[in-house]
Amino acid sequence: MNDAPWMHGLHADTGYLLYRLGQRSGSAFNAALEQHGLRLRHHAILRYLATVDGARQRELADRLGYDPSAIVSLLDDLQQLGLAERRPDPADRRSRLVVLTPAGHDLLHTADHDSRRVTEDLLAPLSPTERATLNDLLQRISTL
Amino acid sequence: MNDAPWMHGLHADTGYLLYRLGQRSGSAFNAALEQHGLRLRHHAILRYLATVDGARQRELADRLGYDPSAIVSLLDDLQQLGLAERRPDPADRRSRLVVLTPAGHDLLHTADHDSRRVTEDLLAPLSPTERATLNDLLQRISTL
DNA sequence: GAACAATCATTGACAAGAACAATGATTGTT
DNA sequence: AACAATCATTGTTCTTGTCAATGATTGTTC
Repeated sequence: MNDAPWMHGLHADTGYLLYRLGQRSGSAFNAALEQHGLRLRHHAILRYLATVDGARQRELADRLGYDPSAIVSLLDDLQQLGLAERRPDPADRRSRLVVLTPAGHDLLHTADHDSRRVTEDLLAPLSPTERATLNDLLQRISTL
Repeated sequence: MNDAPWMHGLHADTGYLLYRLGQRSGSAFNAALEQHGLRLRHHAILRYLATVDGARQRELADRLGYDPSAIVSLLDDLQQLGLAERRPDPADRRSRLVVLTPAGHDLLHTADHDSRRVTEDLLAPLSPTERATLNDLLQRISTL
């Protein structure tokens, strides 16, 4: 999705700005991840798996806000790329524990780097102090 | 404060926050506009038409960043709701001038009001000063 | 001015994704 | 033991965006 030059002048509503910038941010991330055969949702899963190793798919769906069926196909992709594995859950035979492979860790590292560069570009017009302020404000309204 | 480990790293990345908040913001707007039978894109068109009366569809597509074919169906909706009209362009018989009807102006006003309420909810955790700061920062990175 | 390319709105086809219900296997509960 | 609930998965439907093709008109070039 391309960016629109209408933002000058009257359309100053913050919510709308957020929406529009979110679009731009998302497509920029997707473009950056494309070279690895991933999209934003894959990356979100990788990132989550990197923090808690061994997550059930239901947990992924809940925490990331995706439909369980979406998790399935995303994991299929990650597994085919050798970035994640589904292991049997010793505690519950109907669920599976998803873990990152070493390759998954590696890719996550480089993908994180790429993502940070995307953010750099996005925030280019802002000074370091302003970036910190923006990050703080956004985090406050993100209500996790 | 002992955050969860996944709060650090990319979850705190500003670009990613923008993306997530954009998602939330967009769906909130769509929910608010649903009662009028509109979505965000319709609203964007109405808003643009309110500033320049008499816009060719191609102009809409370019300025808003939508595909021309998308404009067609969006305008069909607006026209069926009696909010906009397609008039012949005296200067070019293959293009059409799209204008807002009085009903379109009215609905835009109330829809704007609803949108502002959505934004209020979104920015609830912030003080008025902080909201102004956020709006300023967002606007700075939205103007390319 | 005639021939050709370009532009406008529109339509139709198409793939991609999200949302939702249904299923088989397993576990929890009464 | 019987029944409900949960997990991953599949399948289906519906929406969306994207793209190519079309008819009408305009611009351009020789």
